[in-house]
Parts: sequence; C-alpha cells; structure tokens
Amino acid sequence: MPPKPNTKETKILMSELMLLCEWGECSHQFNNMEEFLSHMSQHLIGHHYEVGRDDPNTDGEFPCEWRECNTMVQGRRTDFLRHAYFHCFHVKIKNIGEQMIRKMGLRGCLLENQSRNLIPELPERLQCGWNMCETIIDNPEIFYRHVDNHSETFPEGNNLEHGARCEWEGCETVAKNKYKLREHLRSHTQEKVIACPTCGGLFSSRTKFVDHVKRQAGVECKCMCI
DNA sequence: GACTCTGTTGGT
DNA sequence: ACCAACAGAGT
Repeated sequence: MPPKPNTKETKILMSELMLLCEWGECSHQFNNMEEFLSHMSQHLIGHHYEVGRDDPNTDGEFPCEWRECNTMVQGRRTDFLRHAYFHCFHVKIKNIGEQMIRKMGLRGCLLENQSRNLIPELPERLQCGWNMCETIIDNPEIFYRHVDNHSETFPEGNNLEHGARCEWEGCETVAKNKYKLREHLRSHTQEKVIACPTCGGLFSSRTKFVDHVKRQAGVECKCMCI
C-alpha cells in the first residue's frame, strides 16, 4: 500500500545517507557504511604504526587527523582505532540529524560549530556484556550492530509470552519484545541514534534532538526563562 | 508485525 | 533545566 498522502515525510532513509570522509585532505563521499568503513581502514593502515616500535599492546600517542578534531589519543593503538572509527559513526548519525532538520523544515541549531567534529568520551573498550559473549570490537558501528544482533535470539512479534530477557551482565530487565530489547540494549552500549550536524552533539532519541534544535534556534521557548 | 513517537518519571 | 529510561500508544 502506498504511503498516506497527508503523513509528513519525516522518515529517515538510510539509502539517502551522504557520508563525507574528513580525514586529512580527504573528501571522498559514500552512501553506505560498509564502503565508508572500508575506505577509512585504508587511511588507518600503517597510520603512525611501526611493527616493533608501536606494539599494539603498548601505550603511545596517536594524533587524529580528522579535520577539526585535533585530538591526541593517548593509549594503545586499539584506543586510537576506536576513536578514529567513531568519527565514521558520528558522520552517519550527524547525517541522520541533517535529514531530520531538512524533512521537518527546522532551522539548524545556532551553537558554534567548532565542536562539530569533537567526539565524546568513549568507554575504555567496547565489550559486549551479553552472557558468554565478551566480544570486543574497536569499531563502534560494528560493535553496536553486534550487540543489536543478540536481540535476534528472540522470536518475532510484539506480544511475547515470556518477553525478551536481557542477558547483559548483571541486568535483570525483561523487555516486552525484541524491539524493546534492542532499545534497552542501547542503554548498555550508550549508543546514540542521532547527532546535531552543527554542534556535533549526540542524542539518544530523535525527539531529544528535535528539542535541542528548537531550543538552540530560540523557537518558542516553552520554559519559564527570560 | 516492525518499528516510531509521546508522555511520565526519576535522577543530576 | 536537562536527560536517560520506560511503558504504552500510534503508524
């Protein structure tokens, strides 16, 4: 059935992603994450890495060459990779934010955009806490997909008789169904779903992001400020 | 059936 | 004021 004529076309389409690489002088564009990530891996091969000197298990300093990042990653090479690949994930969710602004006819946020490519503090490592899993993946996009996949162990449908029990270490949550579990799992991974293309801020839901944009654009402030 | 949005709550 | 988490409703 075709979409209803009067519904707002605010659906975010992954097929409309425009992913721009901002590594060093690079400005390649991609429309899917697979190609973008594999492109990024080419930038990272051998980047400040010498066998025998920069041992993967010893600490070092890794300057990130992503434009307007200017971060010196202190730690192991694996910490640097996690940082570098987070830029790719950040590009993706910022692009989702851009689509959102466009499709809802909003004005962008008015904060300074010097922070647009700054990435937040990440966990020391991205390790899956699902029972008996313990998988560690240094690429946030791939890590989040991995965790998400654990929800596939539950049957389809919205009304499961026994629900979908989270098996994350120490978690007792029983979600209503596997879709709720997917949502819940993001609270364990701190995965964000959307980011502001202007200031770079990350948000856990689309409504939070829309609130942010409206607030920053000064549109109809609902609070008692002044 | 597979998401997606919205309102409430509770913590900082 | 801000935000994460959740339940339940809506598409």
